[in-house]
Amino acid sequence: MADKTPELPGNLAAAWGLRARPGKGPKRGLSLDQIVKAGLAVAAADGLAAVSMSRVAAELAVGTMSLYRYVDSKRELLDLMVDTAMGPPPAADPGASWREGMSGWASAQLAAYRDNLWGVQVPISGPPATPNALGWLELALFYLRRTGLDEGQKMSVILLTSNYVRSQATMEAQLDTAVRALEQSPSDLMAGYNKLLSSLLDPQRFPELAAVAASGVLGKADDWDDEFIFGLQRILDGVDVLVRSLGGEDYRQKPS
Amino acid sequence: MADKTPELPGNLAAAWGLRARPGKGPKRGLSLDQIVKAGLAVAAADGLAAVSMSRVAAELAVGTMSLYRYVDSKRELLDLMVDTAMGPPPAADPGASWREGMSGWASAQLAAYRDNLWGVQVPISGPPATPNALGWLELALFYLRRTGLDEGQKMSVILLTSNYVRSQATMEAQLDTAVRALEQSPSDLMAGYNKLLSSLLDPQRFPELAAVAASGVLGKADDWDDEFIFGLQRILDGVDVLVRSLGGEDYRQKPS
DNA sequence: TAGTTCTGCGTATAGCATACGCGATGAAGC
DNA sequence: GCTTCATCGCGTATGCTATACGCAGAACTA
Repeated sequence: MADKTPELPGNLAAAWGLRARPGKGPKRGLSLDQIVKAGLAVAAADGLAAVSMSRVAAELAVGTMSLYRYVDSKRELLDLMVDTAMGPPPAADPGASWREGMSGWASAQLAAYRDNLWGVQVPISGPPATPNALGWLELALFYLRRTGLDEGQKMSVILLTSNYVRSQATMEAQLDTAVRALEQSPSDLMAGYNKLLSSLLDPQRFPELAAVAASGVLGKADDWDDEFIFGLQRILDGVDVLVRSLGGEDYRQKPS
Repeated sequence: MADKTPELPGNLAAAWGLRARPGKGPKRGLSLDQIVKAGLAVAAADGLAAVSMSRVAAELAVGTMSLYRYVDSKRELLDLMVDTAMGPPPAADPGASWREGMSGWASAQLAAYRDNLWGVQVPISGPPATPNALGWLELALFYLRRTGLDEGQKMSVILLTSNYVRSQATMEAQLDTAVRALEQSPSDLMAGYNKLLSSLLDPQRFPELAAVAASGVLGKADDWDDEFIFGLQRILDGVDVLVRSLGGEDYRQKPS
């Protein structure tokens, strides 16, 4: 941690505990940590849409405007909430192959998202810079350390993987939201989608899609884990092709 | 197009031109098409945040509440705008290998996103069901028709690829937004990010990341096309592993 | 012609984020 | 200990947003 910190955006200063502490004035009745936790409780109970400043304040039995003594904006609060929700990464497994490591990494990150599905609805503020986000990044780099990929390639692989995990979580969140809103089961929803497609589709214009719809595959609610693993394996297979072509030092990965 | 259409959600009924037309009453002063186009003009000029019902109405010199005669909600208008913005897919190339086809498909979709970067900020409403979205899906299925993948696998590959394209577009949109907001060039922004990381990072806690930061790779604004192609190649390589393992009929794809 | 449906849109409502500023609190400085 | 200063909590105000409601008029149907 460098001694001289350039002027940080408010969200990062807060996330890293680098906000200047007041020298005088009345004692604070709240802490940033309390506010973030209250926000998390609201999101967990009623979803992201319920997280308003007034709602969070009500959760703490304080006035809405008090919160602005601790966070610059609601945007900042959301950033802090997301970083807290994702938590620190799991411990590194030094004996894992790059593939095992990245596979476990992706699964762990998906698990964190699943515990906080509201989180994927928070627009991303910028490149990873908060403590936990950097922790996850560090872990992924650890697993890629012996692949022979250069720094830029490693970052790109991590970006690809983490975007994949996030998109998976987003789809899960969306189905979850629809399930709650419409009070239908996932399979009922997908069956409805299949039926709707079948009715909309002109087989002359959409022959391939009509065949897919007729196959019934769209009408089933996929097991999310199967879906996730399928896509992840494709990605890891593709990265494997590159790693092998580079003659990376890590030869212990298993073929798909 | 089936004769008996089950009751459709409003956005789909509108998108497919299946809204019941009024039999009597005064002549309409607007059309849905006009409203969508006005929304697109606002988004293109000032970004998604500027697209309010009152702003779209002002663009058309009508009262805000008139719009609700044509769309059920702002959400519906956004769905229509996105489908219109993405437009129909390019023409199918019957002579292309699955890989060439999917590669071109992904690039074309990214190009459409790039023309309408605001679009990635619109939360997805559900599985693809609007006319153009189904058109793109149909094209991707066409390219995968001889891979030996089953219907479910084909859908999963398309999902993986389209989510990848969307995440790429999202990152580009975010950088674009930051560039405009902060009035800095992409390289200045990334240099600032690298500097910020360097100052935040404790090399004991984040050794791998510190090395990446020291390498300078983070401080450069990547060429987005290079970034996109890198990730796409990984995905296509991975899918290729699967296609080869299935002994698909399409053997004309080129190795990476 | 009468009845019905639809149009455009003004008014109202509820909700939201946050600027501003007041009175009180408590630390720093002398 | 007293004074000054910075900060606290939060009431009030502002501006923006989406959309419900209902009126007067237009246009179609029987």
